[in-house]
This record gives sequence, C-alpha cells and structure tokens, in this order.
Amino acid sequence: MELRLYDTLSREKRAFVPLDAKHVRMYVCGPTVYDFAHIGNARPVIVFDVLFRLLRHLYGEAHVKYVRNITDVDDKINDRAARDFPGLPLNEAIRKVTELTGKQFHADVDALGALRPSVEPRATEHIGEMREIIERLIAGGFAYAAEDHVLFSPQAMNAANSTLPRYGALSKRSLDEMIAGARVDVAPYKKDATDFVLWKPSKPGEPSWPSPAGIKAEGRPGWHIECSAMAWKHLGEQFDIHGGGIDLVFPHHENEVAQTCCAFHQQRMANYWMHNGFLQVESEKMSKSLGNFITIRELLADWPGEVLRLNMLKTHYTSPIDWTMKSLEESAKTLNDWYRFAADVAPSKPAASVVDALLDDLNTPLAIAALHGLRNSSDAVGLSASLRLLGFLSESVAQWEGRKRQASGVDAGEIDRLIAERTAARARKDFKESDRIRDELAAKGVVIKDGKNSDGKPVTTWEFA
RNA sequence: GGCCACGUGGCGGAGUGGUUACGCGCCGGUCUGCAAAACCGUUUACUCGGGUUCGAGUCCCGACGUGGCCUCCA
Repeated sequence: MELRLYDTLSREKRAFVPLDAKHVRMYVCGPTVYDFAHIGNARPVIVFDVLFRLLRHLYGEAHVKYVRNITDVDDKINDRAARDFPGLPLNEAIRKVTELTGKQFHADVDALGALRPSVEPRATEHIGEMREIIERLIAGGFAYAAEDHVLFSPQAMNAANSTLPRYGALSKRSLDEMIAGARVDVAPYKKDATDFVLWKPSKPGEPSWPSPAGIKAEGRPGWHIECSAMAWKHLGEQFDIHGGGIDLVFPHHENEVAQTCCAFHQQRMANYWMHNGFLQVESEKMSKSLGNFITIRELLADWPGEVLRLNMLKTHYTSPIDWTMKSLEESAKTLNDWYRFAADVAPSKPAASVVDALLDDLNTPLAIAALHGLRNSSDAVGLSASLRLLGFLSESVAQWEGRKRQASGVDAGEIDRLIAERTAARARKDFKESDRIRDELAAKGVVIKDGKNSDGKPVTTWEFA
C-alpha cells in the first residue's frame, strides 16, 4: 500500500510522492512562545509527530527532515514581557519570556511522546533570510515600502499572469470576497485593503533589526514572512508537506504561499498542505473567558502524557475533537491494558493492519481499532511494535504502574500489611472483617484483585484506580 | 453578511453504493464466600425531506443543526 494524504489545496486525497525520496521534507507551524501551551496546541504536535514517525518508517530515519519553528518575535510576546517583567529593559524581559516558555513547551511535548523535530528554527535567527525574501518581492513588483512598512500586494501577484498560483487558491476565496468581507480598518499606508505586512517599524524599546527596502528606521518582521524564511532556509524553495492548524489556512498559509512563490517564481511552495481540526472542551469552545482554557501542563499533572496522546489520536486529525474527562478515562483504561499486555514484550515489525490504516491519510482511529484487533488475537509482539510506531510504550510496565502509585502517595508496605490481614480473615471465613479491610483499601483508592497462583493458592494483587 | 467543513447506535468513533467496524457502557455467563478484576457472549445507528439507482447511511438537491475562517488564534 502507498501513503495517501489529503491536500487542502487540491481538496483531495492523493498518493504521496516526495520530490526526493532520499530527502522527504516537512514543515509545521510551531508555537509562538508567550504562554503555556494549551491542549489545542498539542494537537498538531501529536498529529504531525505520528506523520513524522510514519515517514521515517517508510523512507528511513536518515531521509526525513521535519522542521517546526519557534516564533519568538511577536506582539503577544512583547505584551507578556512588559507585564511579567516590568522592571527589566524590554529586550531582556522578552528573552526571559521566550526562553522560559520555550523550555515549558519542550517539556510538555516531550511528555506527550513527540519526537523532537529535525530542526527547530527561531524566527529571530532568520531575519537575514526574511530581508532577502522581502527584497526579492520588491524587485519582482509584488511588494512596496510605505511609511517604514513593507507590504505585500496580492493584487500585484494575481496581475502578474505567470506560472504563479492565484492568491486565495489555498483558502478558496477570491480577492473580491476578501475586500467585501473585510472587517478591519484599513491602515492608511496600504494601497489596497488586501495588502498585508511583511515588515513594520519597531516601537522604541522593542526588538529591532536593520530594515530592508532602504528603510532607515529599524523594524521587525510580520508574522507570515517568518515561516516562508525558515522553510526556505531549512527545506529549500519547494518541499513536500506543510502542516498546521486549520485556522492557519487563512491568512497565514495563504500568505506564506504568496511570499514564497512570488519570491522564487514558482507554482507551489509545498506539494501537500495538511491541516488538523479544532478542539473543544466538554462541548464548549475553549477560551479564557469561559474559564475552560486548559493547558497541557495541567493535564499532565493528572494523566500520563501517553494517555493524552491516545486520547488525541482516537479522532481523525481533520475532525473536530470534543475533549472530555470521560474520554480521557477511557483512554487511560485502554492504555493500562495495552501496557500490561505488550510493554515488556520485545517488538517485532508493526502490524500491516496498523500501518495500512496510517497510510490512508493518517487514519489513527482505524489504526487504534487494528491495535485492539492485535490485542484480541493475543499478538503481543505485533501490538508492542505497532504501539511503538505510534509513539507509545516509552516506559516499562513497572514504570507505568509505579507512576500511579507515586501519584497516589500511599505507603505500599501499609497496603501489603492490610492485604495480609484480609487474606488471614478470609482463611478463617471472617468475611465481615475481610470486607471491612477491602472497603478501607478502596477508600484509599486501592483496588484489589483476587486470583490464584499456579498452585491454586489464593493471591491478591492491588493497584490504584 | 461572505466563504468553508461537518451531522453515524447510550457515549466516543471509522468506513462504505449491496455482508461484523472498533472501543467504552449496558445486559447475560464463567470465576468468586460476596464483589472487583479477568475471560466469554449479546445488544442498539447512520439529522430531516426530496431525487438518481435494481439497490443509498454511502451520490445529487434542499432544509435544519453544529463548528471553523474572514489580516498575525493550533
């Protein structure tokens, strides 16, 4: 079977053919580092990690390059820096915010079982590339300088009548619609309402760099140009896959396409555009005002990262997810069973049923159904290998179980003593006492399981619920 | 207002022009002093109204509903 991926640009599922099979290239828009990442931010991280792992499986680890940027220059960062470190010079405060948030982000996504991308470029380290693209766009007649800003003109792009794509092709909207639907006040320096910023002047104290286009005042880049520059630097003028959240289709990705294609005079930027769907929390839109804004870190306090990962992958990446406690409990139960059954088993090759499901546009729900199939047919080595392909089973069973014991804070010796007492009570048929002890343990969150060993003697094991 | 997605059983959630999704739950059984756990088994579906077709939950049209985007929100 071949890999097929849904491409937002062509609106169809197509066979994936890399430009260079020895060098498969993927770019995903990463975080703007100004605050803790929320559970919605975790979705593209997990989804594209699965794709990264699948591509490595198919083409070899050495032949896949995955770039996910870190946006470390942005208004929200500036605001946060001024708020959190009012005593510091702004640039220093900004560095603190981006370093701290970046570290938090890495800790969070590591816990989710996501591999680090091949490269994690920072916007501030690619100002030179941004300036070069801007200069090219001006030279090509696609951009102009006005009042210390540089603006991109979609009108000019569509008037060029060359091999360039049409502006609006990715998000399926025409310039006329955009003009008609524009809700924002148009800045006076814009020649046209649809023009967007490539470069803008910095306010005093803000991060600033020498400007392109002969502009004397120092400035800073617009958001869209960052990704064009970083993708170009690390993946070239054209590459295979570009991913991100569905909300980025317009304007961010539309503008990336415009910048990159006009700068390098080409038909396409990426051959496959992939977008993950949104996430709701308990059937409501996640927002700070509703008070249901939930960070990855908060969830990690209550659940192992792999539970969050499984919960995320139960839904196809393009569909909306309703993130609920009930669903998390279900995911935890499933993973407990898989851990006990397959975690300490040496893996064979991933099962064809699982790989085939992933090959069909990353159909993770179908892959999970295939995992259940392996479990039901008692194929422990196949399940072990398949789960590892999907980024699970990073721990041994003992570590997995121990994590729950640790979190509960109950003394294991005390538990063992109570269980011994109960076993004695049962032996003398004092069931009132044995049930009392069982209730006492249950009150501590300890669930006991009665069984028999190979000699037929009763054995009681326990775990935390 | 404009553009774009989606609507499957108690719940989550795939798939597909004509045969079981799968998981959780429920129910029944085995086991147990009784439970729990485990194991075995069973159950229920395709928003509504038209149309195409020998046949549609699956294709087309419409209605209703939900969600996303509309210049820096994954």
